[in-house]
Amino acid sequence: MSKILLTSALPYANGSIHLGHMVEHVQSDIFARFKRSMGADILFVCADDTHGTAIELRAETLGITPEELIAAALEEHTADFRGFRIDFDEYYTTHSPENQALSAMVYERLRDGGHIVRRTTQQLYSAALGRFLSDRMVKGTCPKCGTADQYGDVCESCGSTYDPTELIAPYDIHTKTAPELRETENLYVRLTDFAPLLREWMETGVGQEPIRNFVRGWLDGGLDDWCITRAAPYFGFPVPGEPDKYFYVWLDAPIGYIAATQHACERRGGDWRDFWSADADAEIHHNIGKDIVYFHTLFWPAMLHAAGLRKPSQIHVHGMLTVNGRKMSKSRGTFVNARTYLEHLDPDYLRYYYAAKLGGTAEDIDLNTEDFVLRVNAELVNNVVNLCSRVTKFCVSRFGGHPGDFDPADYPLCATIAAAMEQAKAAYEAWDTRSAIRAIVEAGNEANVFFQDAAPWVLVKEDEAAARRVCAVALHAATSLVVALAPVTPGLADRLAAALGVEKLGWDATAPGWRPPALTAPDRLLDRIDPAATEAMMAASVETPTRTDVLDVESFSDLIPFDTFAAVDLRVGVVDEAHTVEGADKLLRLIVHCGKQIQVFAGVRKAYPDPSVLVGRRVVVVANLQPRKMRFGTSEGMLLATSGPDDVGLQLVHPDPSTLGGWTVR
RNA sequence: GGCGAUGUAGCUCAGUUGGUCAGAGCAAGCGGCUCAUAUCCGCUGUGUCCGGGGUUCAAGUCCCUGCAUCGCCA
Repeated sequence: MSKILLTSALPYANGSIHLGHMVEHVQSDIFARFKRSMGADILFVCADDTHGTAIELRAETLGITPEELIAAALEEHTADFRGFRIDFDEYYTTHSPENQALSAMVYERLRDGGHIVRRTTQQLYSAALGRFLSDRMVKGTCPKCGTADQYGDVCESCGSTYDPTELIAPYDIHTKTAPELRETENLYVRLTDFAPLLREWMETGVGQEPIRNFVRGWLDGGLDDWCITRAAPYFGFPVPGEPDKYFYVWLDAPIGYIAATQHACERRGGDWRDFWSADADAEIHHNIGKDIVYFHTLFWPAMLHAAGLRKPSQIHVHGMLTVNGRKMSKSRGTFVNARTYLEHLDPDYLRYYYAAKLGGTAEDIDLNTEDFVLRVNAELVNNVVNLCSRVTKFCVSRFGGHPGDFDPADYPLCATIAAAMEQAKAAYEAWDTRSAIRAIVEAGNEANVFFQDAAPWVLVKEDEAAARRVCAVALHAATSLVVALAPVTPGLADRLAAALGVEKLGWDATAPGWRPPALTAPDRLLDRIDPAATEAMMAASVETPTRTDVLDVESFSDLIPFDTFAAVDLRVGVVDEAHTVEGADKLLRLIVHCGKQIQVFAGVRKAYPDPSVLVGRRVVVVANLQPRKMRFGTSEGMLLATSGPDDVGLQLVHPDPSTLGGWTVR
């Protein structure tokens, strides 16, 4: 049997692992676990992607070195993946000696093969930063439509793309100073050299059909040269023989797949060339998101070919994750970090939900939090887990853990289970976990019907032997279902394995003749999801702006003398009542006690759709304002409230609850 | 703007090469069981298959077009 190498895309070290990343890693892990369960020799590797300007600048802001930043990220990422039970054989880093040596080798072979060209261009240079500016480090006015404050690559307003040097009145986003045009020399890979080769490789069936269409489009449209260097300063690997030049992060990142393989092989014994050399007898599978297809279907195989290495066997492309139907968003609380999830929920839930949705296509999938709870509870817990629970407990309590023997030919359910096992295997093989889950859940349904109809709790009174046989069949079914689910829900599988008295559940346990060595009644195999837990998780994901997020204000109001300020009598008020106002969609009517009870109208309804939440809270009242008659009544004061541009973040100012109504505010 | 994807019951989705294809699960209502994690089983509705054209004896299923949503644009 040939070896298999499986990779997940390398997460960037400049951020935390979130539920979007987990789609891919869960998908890869399911495939790896499935292949291992079938006895395949599979090596599953990944690594942190650690280079580039973004990491360098962020480290600088934090006052640490890039090395310290990526070390912290590596620790955090590996802990998160462990929490989700992603079982990598190797999780490495692109900032490694192996990767540096391999990157140099790939480059030198590209160069010696005559695929590198040298070119001098004009680029924007920030004297203040002492560096050239990448597309995203510069903003200016769009040359096509005149919209201000657009990035250097694309205008968000009119959608046109351009070179950063075309921007009108450009400025660098860090220092807000105007950059200058400066000549710079960079190295480019002439991709057109590889076009026929790429076409041929792709037509061997790489990627799903729609993905191949995509790539054909790129190939037909002609390939531009690819710039592989960046000028110093840059956090990355220096280019051999080229002072002040560094490899662009996208050159050494995929080579990180090889470096991770090498590191794994050195630790476990073996040779990375058994996977990567041109004549290697191995399969290489990359799992990636559709946002990085370009790099993996054009640059990467071209680099490999030029380096005298083999090309990937297969690229699996998955879609993006949306949460509740929309792109993940920090302010909406739908940008959920892996760590936050793990603090509230069992990883098997999300693994199951993703598996139930992924069909091996590049379609986006949606994490609908309501559907998530309903579906996991109904299909996984009520159906499969409860079946395991009822059957094992019945076997233990009535038959001392020893149900009888049976002839599978007597029970149609056995054929159903066997068929479901085969369907699940075929589906896992094709990365169609959705079909695997469907087959398993349908079989679970039939197993429940069988157990219900056979009713061993009644049968046992008249024919104990028959009841034992029924239970043995049901136990065989329950065990088989969990074996088939094991790549998806390893935690559940481990807990059932413990109840059956085995170390690990494998496909051998799906044979009708298999009996558990030591059956005991399991405790909770997997609890139903409490909807409150998902709500708490989402609430914990709403980003609170940090102190460093500040707004630049160009001009303040005119200066006032101290006396003008002192004339304002500010008091702490306690909200006694809060009501919406009929006919005014912006106003709330509040009864506030600030030493005396007054009525105030405040235009903050937008921020408090349910004003009753305000009752009992402290507010700041302008207590000596002349009463003002409004259409809805008299307002006897004003409340202080904060807001950004366009009423973003509108909310009342709330003093600490330890303050008393009537206290002064100065 | 260019390229691409998706659009089937309230929700999540199945529907192979055009011919009982209008389906499943969940949710809702009613009934039953009690071994089981208030779980399980049975019964009961629902749909301009996004709109509009076309090809065909026959179209969710093929072609054209429009709309909506989403992704990518190195």
